[in-house]
Order: sequence, then C-alpha cells, then structure tokens
Amino acid sequence: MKNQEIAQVFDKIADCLEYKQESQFRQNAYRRAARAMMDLSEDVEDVYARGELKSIPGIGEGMAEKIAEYLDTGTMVRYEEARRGVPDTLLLMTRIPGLGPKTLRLVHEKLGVNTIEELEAAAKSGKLNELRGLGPKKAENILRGIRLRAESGQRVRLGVALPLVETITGQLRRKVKVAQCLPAGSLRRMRETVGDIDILATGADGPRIVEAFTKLPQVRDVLGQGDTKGTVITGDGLQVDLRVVPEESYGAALQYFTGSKSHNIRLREIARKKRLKVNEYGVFRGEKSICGRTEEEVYGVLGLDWVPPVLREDRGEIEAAQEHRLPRLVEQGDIRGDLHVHSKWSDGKATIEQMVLAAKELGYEYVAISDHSLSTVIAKGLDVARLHRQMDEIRKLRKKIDGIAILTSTEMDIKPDGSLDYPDDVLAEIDIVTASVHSAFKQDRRQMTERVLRAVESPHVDIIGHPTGRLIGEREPCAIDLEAVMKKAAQTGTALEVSAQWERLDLDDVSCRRAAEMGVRLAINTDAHYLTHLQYMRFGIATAQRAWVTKESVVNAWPLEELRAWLERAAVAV
DNA sequence: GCCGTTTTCGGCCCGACTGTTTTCAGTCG
Repeated sequence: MKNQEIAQVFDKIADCLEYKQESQFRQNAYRRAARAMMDLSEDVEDVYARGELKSIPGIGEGMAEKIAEYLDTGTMVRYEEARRGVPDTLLLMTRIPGLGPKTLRLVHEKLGVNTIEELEAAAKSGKLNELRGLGPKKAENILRGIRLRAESGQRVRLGVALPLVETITGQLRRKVKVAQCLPAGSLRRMRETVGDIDILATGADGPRIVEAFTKLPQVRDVLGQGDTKGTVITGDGLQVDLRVVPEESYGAALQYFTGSKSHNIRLREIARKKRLKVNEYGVFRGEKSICGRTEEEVYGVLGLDWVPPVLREDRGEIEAAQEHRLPRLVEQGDIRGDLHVHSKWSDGKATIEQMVLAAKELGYEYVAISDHSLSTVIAKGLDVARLHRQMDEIRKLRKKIDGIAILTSTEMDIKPDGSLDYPDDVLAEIDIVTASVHSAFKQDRRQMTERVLRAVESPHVDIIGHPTGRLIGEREPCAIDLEAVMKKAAQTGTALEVSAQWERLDLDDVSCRRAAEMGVRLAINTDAHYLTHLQYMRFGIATAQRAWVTKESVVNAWPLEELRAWLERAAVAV
C-alpha cells in the first residue's frame, strides 16, 4: 500500500514549491493530490492496475503519470527536481509556527541559515533584525515558534480533546456573557485526532469575550488577541482558537469554522459560480447579506442539502448533497446493543451483573459478555472450564435481570498460526464469537493476512475484533491485506469490528467506508473494560458516520431476532 | 497542475491579526 508514501512525496513537492515561491495554484494542486491519496479507500496500485488513476478527483494527466512513475520505478523525477536547491534541513523549518516561506527564504539567502539551530542563534544574536521587514518582535515570535514546535505539535486523540473542550466552553460560559459557545473544527467533525481546538462563540461584546478567553486558567501563552479572535496555548501545549461573531452570523460562522478547509473551498467555488460570496458572516450577493443565521440556510442557498459535520472532508459529500443523496447515517439511537464487553472474569473491572445493568440503563436490547480466551494470559484469559462457569453465571443472570438479553460471548485469540484458541465444539456453545489478534503483531503481511483469513473462514467466528490492532499515536496498524479480508468477510457474512475505544478506532473511517461499500457487515463495539467505557460508543458511531455507514450495515443496530438469525447463518455456512 | 452550468483557456476561497510599515506584506486557519 503506497498511498501514504505517495501522499508524502506530493506534500514535499508542495513544500518545495512553496519555498521557491512558485505558482500558488500548482502548490495547491500537489496538496490536493496528496489529500486524494490519503483519502483513497483502496490501494492506489489496484487503481493504477485498472488504469483508473485519472478518475480520482484532483488527479489529472500529470499527477497520474507521476504516480505511475513512482509505482513503476520507486522514484519521481519531478520530486528530485523540486528538491534541488532546498536542503532537507530547511524543509523541516517550514513547520515552525510564525515562520512562513518568505521569511525562511530570506534568512536562508541573506544569512545562510540552514538549520533550526542556526535560526535560533540568528534570532538570539539580533542578526535577524538587520533584515528588511524583520524587527525584534518577529525574532521573538520565531524563537517562540521554535519552542512550541519542540514541545507540542503532537496531535491529540479525540477522547482526550473532547472532554477538554467541554471544560473550556463551560468555564467561558460562566465567566462572560455568550449566546452560543461550542466546539467547531476537526473536533466537531469528530476526526480521530485533532491538531488544535476550535471554539465558536456568538455574543455582542467580542473584545470582552476574547479577553475572558485569554484569561482562562488553562492558558499558558497568548499567541494572538483581537476583537473577534483569540489564539492561546494551554498548559499541556495544545493550541485553542476562539472566534466570536454576531448572532445573525451564527450559521455561516459555524459552517466556516467547522471546515474542513477543502470542504469550505469547494463551497466557496460553488458560490462564486452563482455570483455569490461565502464568508464567516454569511452568504453575500454583492454587498448584501442573503443569509447566515443557520447552516441549513447557507447550504440551501448554494443548492445543497445540509451536510452532517462528520462528512465534511470533500470525499464526495458535496456532490451527494447537490444531488440530494446524502446517506442517513447510523446514529446513537439506532444502536441496540454492545457486543464486546469484558467483565472481572478476565481483565474487566466490573462484574457481569454491573455491566449488564449499565447496558440496560443505556436502553440497549442486548449485550454480549466477551471475556478473553486462554492465550491472553496477562488478561486472565478463560480456559474452557472457567468459560463454562462464566456461562453458567450468565444463564443465572438471565433469570434475575429482565428487559435485556444477555448473550454469551468471547473475545478469542487468533493464534499466530491462524488457529483458534477454543476448539470448535466449545465455540459452538457460545452465542457470539469475536476473534482478535493479540500477539505477534510484527508478522509479515502475508502471514498476518492468512492468519486473519483463517478466522474469517471459521463458521463459528462472527466478528473480527479491532482488525488492524493499531493504537493511535502508539502502535502502527499491523501489516495486513485488508482488501482480501473484507472480500472474504463479505462472502462469509463475518462482521468486522469498529472499535469505539478512542485509542483504537479500528477499523478507521477510510477502511470502514471501503468495507461498507463492499457489503461487509460491521459491529460498532466499545470493548468496555470499565462501566464508563460503555459511553465510548459515541466515538465508534462517529467513526462509522465518517465512513458513510447506515444502520443496515451495523449488526448491533439490528433487532435481536435479526441478530440471532445472522448468528445462525454463521453456524451453518461452512 | 486541475478542471468545466463562465468547458479546452483562464480561472483557481476568504478574512483576521501582527509587525513593521507610512499603506501593507506575511502568516494563519
């Protein structure tokens, strides 16, 4: 899978062109092409093999040739050419906040600066001030930028960012009069990680709201403070932007500030063609504001249905909204049960009864208790004897607790050779079987793929748990041919999990979309080890929504009877 | 370099804030 590699090459070309101050539009073309590679839900080599590279939006004649060249030869002449005269160490400096391409080129050419260390020295010695357009403040800003880049710059996971933003907006509401105050940006789009936090507020007194924002206890550093906009760095190094607009601009501002950037650019292009202008204050014909109070109005006047924030990535949602064929996405209310929940029998922290009651409290129709199997020793995996005792307890609980169906289950290891951790006759007794990889993550692609395929082919396995094993920001996804796994899963009716744990979100949105398109069934599960983890369902749902998934594909959005019928199918299909 | 209800050339999103400037360029989102 060379998608990411090619994306990086295109992005680097764009960086070089930016440094060399070549055409903005050409730079954008490379950035768009890079994004197109990242968003591609299948292997670019497969698209190339079919001769369909040019059907990818943003990939034209030239880009298609460059991709082909890279896949055939492993290099790209255009890349080498772009890099000429731009030392690699200089490219690293393009990510320093406050230091743009113009300044970078200036210090390189006039002062011979090639590295971050040299830049720092030049700023400290006052040499920077000698250059035209650069004063002492600028030098100070650059030093701060270097410091910021060194200590933060890490993207933060959704499950961390969301509680943080809820705290911040809550505090702001208490400190100052705001009509609206809510997260926008990638957080509202529920991306798996966010680079910064964007907050939108409406209210009459912009300067005062921004002032209050910069004085919040979490704020360590104020990067900018104007009448309508503030930018700060929190104690743990995360950038937070606040934007204040008048109430009548709420919809336009929310739309603008939610992004994504490429989604917004597309909208503004559409507006231009209609001789309209979209900005954060509204939609304008000439000087006259047509609308802006709600997002629905903004989309409507451009001829689009309202687009759910989770879809705003320029991955086809614009066209779908124009043609009134946006999907009705799966949502929290559609979920009827959690099919991956641990208990104290293995490494969970609550009893089965506690977990079941908590699931019932959430309004679920059913819940599956899926403790670890034998091989996961570290998690107190159950041998067959303990498994039987655990299942006995479940049978007793069924009599004690009504209003929710309790399914027997297991999260069973797929061993390195692809064999399963329980024998078939034991698996046949269990209502629902999730099979997961928990060891030998470093196997090569062929071994791993065959290993998982064996599990998919087992008539007893219903769900493949966290299919790639990734931990966001900690462990890369394992090498596996997901396309092959999905193809087989579509045939056997085996579901793939969308783990709602925010450290995992596995499958991710892009793969999940591919799976759904291929007709693979999905199971959105929390893999809860604590009672509170049951609440993580929202992250799994967001991931599925970002993958355009509707409730028909999601097995735990089905009524119990349908779910049981599907489980029966798994038992007879060999 | 891409792309088409301004179609094969001539466009390409829009505004806020900062710093160094005496009217605006650079950077950011």
